[in-house]
Amino acid sequence: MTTDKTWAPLFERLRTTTGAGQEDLQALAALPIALRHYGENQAVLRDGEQPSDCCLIVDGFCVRSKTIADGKRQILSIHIPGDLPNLQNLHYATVDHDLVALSDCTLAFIGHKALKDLIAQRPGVGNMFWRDTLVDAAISREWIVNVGQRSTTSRLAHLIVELRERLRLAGRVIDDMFALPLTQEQLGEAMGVTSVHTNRILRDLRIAGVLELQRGTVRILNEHKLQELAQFDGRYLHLSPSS
Amino acid sequence: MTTDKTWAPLFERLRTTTGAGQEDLQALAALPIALRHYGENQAVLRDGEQPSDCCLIVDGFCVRSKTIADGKRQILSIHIPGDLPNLQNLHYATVDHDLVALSDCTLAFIGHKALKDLIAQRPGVGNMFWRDTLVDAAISREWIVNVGQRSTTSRLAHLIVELRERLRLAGRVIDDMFALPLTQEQLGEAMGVTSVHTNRILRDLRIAGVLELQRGTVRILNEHKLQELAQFDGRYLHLSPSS
DNA sequence: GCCCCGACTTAACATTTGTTGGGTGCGCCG
DNA sequence: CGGCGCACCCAACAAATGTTAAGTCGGGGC
Repeated sequence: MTTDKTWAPLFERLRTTTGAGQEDLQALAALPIALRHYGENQAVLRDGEQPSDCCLIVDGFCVRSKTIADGKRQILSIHIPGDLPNLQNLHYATVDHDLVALSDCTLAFIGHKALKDLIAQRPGVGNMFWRDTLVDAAISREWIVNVGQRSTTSRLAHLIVELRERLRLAGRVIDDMFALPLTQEQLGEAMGVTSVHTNRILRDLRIAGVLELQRGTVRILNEHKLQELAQFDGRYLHLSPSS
Repeated sequence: MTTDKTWAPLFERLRTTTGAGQEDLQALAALPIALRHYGENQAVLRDGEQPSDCCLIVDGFCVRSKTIADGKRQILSIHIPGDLPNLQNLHYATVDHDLVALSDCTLAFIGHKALKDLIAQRPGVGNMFWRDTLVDAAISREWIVNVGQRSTTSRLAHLIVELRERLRLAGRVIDDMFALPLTQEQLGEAMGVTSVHTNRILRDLRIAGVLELQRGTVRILNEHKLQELAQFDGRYLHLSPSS
């Protein structure tokens, strides 16, 4: 079933993180959706738009970003299959950042009206989604810590460990490798440093035998050193329904 | 009425930002609450706790913060009267950061159970609060931009302009002055720089005649220069129900 | 198969920010 | 009323990060 593949990563996540009920998920899967494909660097949503749908990432990676007056860009979050990066537009009209496809992406669009009707009918669905947006917020707060306080090296390590954790939930980690389709410039924009500096840090990590990043794929070489750098405490991901 | 004073800043904000209905607000005001006072630097919530109430800031300032392994602290958000800084615990049990009173504070505690019952009964209340947490998240995203991309000077200007905007909603700005009861060290922790550097920036701004910060009070000296530095675009605050 | 473009890589130098350590002033407590 | 502690303030130096400018590499289009 196409539908199965479409909803699978989201349902997987909701089941493990919220203990979602089968009925709520079935009701969700019954919603009408529109699939669309996006290519590398294509904008899905632009700052200022007022979308009438929420989108679900079925496959591929997207990022939220903001560009300030002098042209500098900050990446705010990285989104992977199963994420709903603009649920917030259920409650306010205007997007306040860009949403850009990093790689070839498949997105499923779900109309606000259908979603709101379903939530009115099944409060459990609303609670699941509200929770989802709250975890999204918790991830943003950790992102602030990352950019504000950690050394650039730890920052990159933390970003990588968090993403791996989230990708694992979506079944997208194989052994010690996973996709990270950001250029060094984009990684820099995520960390608040320049691409030149990102390159320095990556070289250091490579030489230190911690990890390698080649053609959009990360390979962890030394898990222990990586953990030591990242000091990752995943409680903010609230992976279990009771946490 | 005590109750009036307690709910006033929240209701004020909800009315202008969400167009909240009178009935929903009355139902809220009927909830049982417990008022508690906190002193400077006193923890309201600690990382790891599982609170059974949500709190409303009635008076005073609080900050969310996280401390990392090496002892460095990042301030994640500044909260003012009318804010509900831990609504997220309605949907997950564990607090993943600290909440600390910056100054003498009055907080109103509302039990999760009472709040959930009310939301089940009146979906409009749930929608209001969901929206509130989404704006909170939008503020966190802008905070990432601030820490990641703006020069320290612009960063401070932006923080000040944002806070002034939010304080205005709560009726807490008088002429060109308002309270900012953070020490230079705390301001630094909010911006991701050291207290020494914060001091440098404040001196520069004072010498340039942009603003003064004395004993927890900001005075704007040159609105035009301030705006030029801050490049503030308040759309992310979603101040009107239709935005 | 060649060329061209974008990503990566690096070095030298400039600028920003952190560190250290020492001062000043004010409010609070004994 | 005196001193003690904390915030503020500042300068000299150290370290991290940005800027600029070149050169390498590899994959896709002609």
